[in-house]
Amino acid sequence: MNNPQDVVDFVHNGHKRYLPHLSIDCVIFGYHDQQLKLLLIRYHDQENWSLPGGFVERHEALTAAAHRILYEKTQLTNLFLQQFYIFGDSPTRLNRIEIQNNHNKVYAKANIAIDEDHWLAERTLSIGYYALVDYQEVTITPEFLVEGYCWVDINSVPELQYDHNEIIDRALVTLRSQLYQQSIGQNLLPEKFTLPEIHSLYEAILDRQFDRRNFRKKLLALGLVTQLEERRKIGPHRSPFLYAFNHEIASKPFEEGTMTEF
Amino acid sequence: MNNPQDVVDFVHNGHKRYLPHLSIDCVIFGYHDQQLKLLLIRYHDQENWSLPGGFVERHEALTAAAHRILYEKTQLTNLFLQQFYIFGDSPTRLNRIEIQNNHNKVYAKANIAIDEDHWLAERTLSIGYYALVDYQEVTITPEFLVEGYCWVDINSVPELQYDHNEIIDRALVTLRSQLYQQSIGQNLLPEKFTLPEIHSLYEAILDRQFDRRNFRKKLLALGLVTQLEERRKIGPHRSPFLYAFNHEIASKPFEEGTMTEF
DNA sequence: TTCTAATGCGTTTACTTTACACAATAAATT
DNA sequence: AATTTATTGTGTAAAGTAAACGCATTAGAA
Repeated sequence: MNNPQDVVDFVHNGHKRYLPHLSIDCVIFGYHDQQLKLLLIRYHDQENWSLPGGFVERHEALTAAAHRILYEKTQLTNLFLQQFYIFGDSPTRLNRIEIQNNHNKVYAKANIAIDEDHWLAERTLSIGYYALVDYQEVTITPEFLVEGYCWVDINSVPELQYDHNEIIDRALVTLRSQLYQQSIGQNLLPEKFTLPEIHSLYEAILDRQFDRRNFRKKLLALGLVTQLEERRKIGPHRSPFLYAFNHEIASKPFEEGTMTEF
Repeated sequence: MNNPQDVVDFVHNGHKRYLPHLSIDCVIFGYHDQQLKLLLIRYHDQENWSLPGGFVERHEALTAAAHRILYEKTQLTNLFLQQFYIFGDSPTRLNRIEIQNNHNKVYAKANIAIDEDHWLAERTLSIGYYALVDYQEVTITPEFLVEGYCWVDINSVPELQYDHNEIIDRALVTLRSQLYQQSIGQNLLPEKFTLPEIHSLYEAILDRQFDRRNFRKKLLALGLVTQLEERRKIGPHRSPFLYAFNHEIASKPFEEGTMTEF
């Protein structure tokens, strides 16, 4: 929605194209400079930032919708993208007056008033998806109603619209818990990467330090990565070996938690 | 919906009361005789069994809706009930003809025809919740359109309607992975229970055997249960101590998986 | 050649999990 | 009253896993 006409069409006809009462909110984690960041957007005339989101088309598979929305926001495809929860309890989601108010401020930019029984003003449940992307590869397409985009550090997320802070908290917990079961790093690292590279990535995501040597043993023991023959030239120091994710093992289906005998 | 009039009202006016395109499906695990079972229902003139489900009222919190639906089906309150996924990918959910067909068979019992653009015939996403109940305490209220109920063993679930088998698979994986983080046994065991009782429960849920002595150590180490002073008389054998769940620890929020250094 | 800052790889120690043995006990049987 | 049987209570040794740590290797710069 890059121009006023698109917005007008969306507001007037969106209910025919999309499932009402349901949105997808994306928690897009970005990795850059050994830091974990988060993509936020701010709509026209809104004080608080929001998570990027979108709607599900009436005959579109849910996962496909999530990928489409992510593509529309970042221009990236084939990402690691995972559903983690559906949010439908927060009182902010049931406060019709606040929701209508916010929408009216946003859509005023396109000279549209959203009345009380407009489809956009109705109660919405939100399906949370999280993705991991390379900060630098994201191409933001300027949308008409979006005033600004920003990447914030995961440790200093401001107060967001509606229940979006809760959504982020839950996304982060899920991401961290899945880090050793799925090949989550895939979109953040080149096909071949060095041990120090994946080491820094994991430290950024989990926000703690790990012993370099034990870390290598762990990844190899889990079968998450394989050491290659090649090395990479990194300047004035010893050339590190390259590693690659093990697809067979890495993409195995969701697992029971790490329970041992029990 | 115990009589034809209720059904007629639901079909004609349900779209005003409930959110369309969205249902809640409940995977109700029952424990009895040291076996883990599952509650299924069969609607009128349907070949396959289904999961019990329902709709979310327009201004009802999602969790509240799940509890209400579970109460309507089982007459039980205050259960351990947990959302685990939202299903919106299965091709069966997008096959309008099959859905309309099935609905027409079901609602024929109330002499209602569901036409192509009826709200019930539209595409529906389903939010999966799972619950654990004591088999014996469940009171099934006979519903007009429901031909039968049954408890099936978790290891012999028949082919179900739509994607309900997939929903069960995922519920079971989630239940098992959360068994040591949340006080899941609470609804299945009396307030005070013996070690052999909770031991059998866990074996049934995880479908494997555990060493009695290590099991006790594990539960105590996790702080999930506390040993009481009292014992229970169990007939011709040594009286076992009673245990109780530790609420403070047990009801802590969702957790990162069991990651150690990493 | 030496120095520096990084990687590669191994060993020891601590902790957690698993395997296993034997004592205690409630009631029925002799 | 002693014995038997089936069950529960608790400790301890062995195995496996994770954490701490030491030292050699190496690429380029001084």
